[in-house]
Amino acid sequence: MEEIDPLGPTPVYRQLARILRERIASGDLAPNRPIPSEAQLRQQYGIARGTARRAVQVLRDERLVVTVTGRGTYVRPRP
Amino acid sequence: MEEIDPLGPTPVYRQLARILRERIASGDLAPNRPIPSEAQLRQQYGIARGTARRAVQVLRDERLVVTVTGRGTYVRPRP
DNA sequence: TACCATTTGTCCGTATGTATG
DNA sequence: CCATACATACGGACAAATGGT
Repeated sequence: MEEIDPLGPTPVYRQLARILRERIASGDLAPNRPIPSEAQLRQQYGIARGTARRAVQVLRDERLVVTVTGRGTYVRPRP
Repeated sequence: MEEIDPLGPTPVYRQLARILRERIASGDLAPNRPIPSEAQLRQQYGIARGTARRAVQVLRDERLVVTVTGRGTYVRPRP
């Protein structure tokens, strides 16, 4: 799994956003399927939940995912 | 029918409580008559049952309705 | 009596939303 | 950025109560 460098010049949340973006582009995270929950991202990448949220927020702003309260965040199908 | 905005700053259960309060005030929901069941509220407003329950709880706290287990929740007559 | 459908009561697990150090 | 806490919301499961068959 792609690693995150907490030191490097790029903010962690941006690194995670890029990783998730690539996982979506590659089909690893498929349309209409949920991406890992914030808790899972936290565990899998060794980051704080707030940082995971921020990364997901980036993808929301890019319209790559849609979030449903109480359910999760899903990969948006291509129109 | 009045809509609920799952986003917006006001919690869904409060929005539903306000809607039901207005339906009672307008007479749409009449004294000694049942309000929609939790299952009906769930369907009609597209929310979870727990959220519907919470809205009804608000009205109970305001003494606007009375709930009978196994029967339903009824609009309280004005004293 | 024994079911049965409906409704409310309760509990659990999971996830997101927000706020504070 | 991290850590914590609490609120809000969804979904499922089962129990208790009610009224009818």
